[in-house]
Amino acid sequence: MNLQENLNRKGLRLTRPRQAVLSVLETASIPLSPQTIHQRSLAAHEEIGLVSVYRTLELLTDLGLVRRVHGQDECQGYVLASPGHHHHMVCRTCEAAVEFTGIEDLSPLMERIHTETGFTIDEHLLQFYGLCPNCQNGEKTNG
Amino acid sequence: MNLQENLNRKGLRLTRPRQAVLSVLETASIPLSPQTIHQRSLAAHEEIGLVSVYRTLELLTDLGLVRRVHGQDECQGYVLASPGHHHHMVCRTCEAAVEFTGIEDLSPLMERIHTETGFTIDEHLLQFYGLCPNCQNGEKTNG
DNA sequence: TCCTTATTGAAAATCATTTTCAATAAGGAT
DNA sequence: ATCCTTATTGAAAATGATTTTCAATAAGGA
Repeated sequence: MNLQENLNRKGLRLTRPRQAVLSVLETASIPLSPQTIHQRSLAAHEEIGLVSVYRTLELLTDLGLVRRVHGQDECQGYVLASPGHHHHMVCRTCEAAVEFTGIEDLSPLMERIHTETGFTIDEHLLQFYGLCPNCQNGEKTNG
Repeated sequence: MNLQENLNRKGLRLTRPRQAVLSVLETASIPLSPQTIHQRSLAAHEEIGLVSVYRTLELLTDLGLVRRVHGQDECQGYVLASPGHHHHMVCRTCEAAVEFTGIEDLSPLMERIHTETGFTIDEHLLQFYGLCPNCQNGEKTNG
């Protein structure tokens, strides 16, 4: 089932502004703010209001097509979400973000926390920060 | 070395507003927003401007005494940071947050990510969401 | 092609955060 | 205990992000 059908079944419509936001996200390798998405849409000659970017991001997030990620300090970046993959590795220097798959390795930790705290666990937020292969080389000559 | 000395050595001062913010955070079991901290300070008859709450949180964060945490959706909660403990387990229902210790269990996952992506990893953000023991019982009668 | 209504964009409203700046108070020195 | 320097404060203004409002538009089923 493609996106068009997916939306239509819910009484929603696939519009140019929505396609524009998706299109921008598809070509991005780092989490983008609503402002940045807006600017890139305009740069691509896709007329769209900033308001619609916000609304579209909310919609796409609800549909699970887009995921919100947090910087170490600020918030509010959006990336395309590959279904089932919920975690990001973010480069401190160039902000490149890659999703990585599989959380099976977290199970022992979750077990332990459950035992120690009595909390049940059904969601988590996990992001790693470091240097991507490019920036590992370039760092010294970064200026 | 206590906080007073710690600040004075840096030419900083331990003021009532700063004590007020710390005091509020010390009695909190969930991450608090600047607004909430402000309200609770006033409620405790500690006059303080919202502006000073923001400034104090920034200072305390820089000093490593306070840690910023992110909700699943919104951002911007602050909790007292026990040195070396960087992770939180947050209750979906009552928002109770407990820190948990030790990340040694994450090593295999970090190894794998490093191998798969080539990124070096030197920081991470990890939070779990679920139900605290209390809310596991009360959930059905929550209304 | 028509019709219903989901969606849009501009402007206004709202809300969080930062900056400015004169007044205050912390704490070392006397 | 008092003085003096200057870090800190709070109110107001400035800034910036996000949400709401609402009339106009356009998607897509009939």
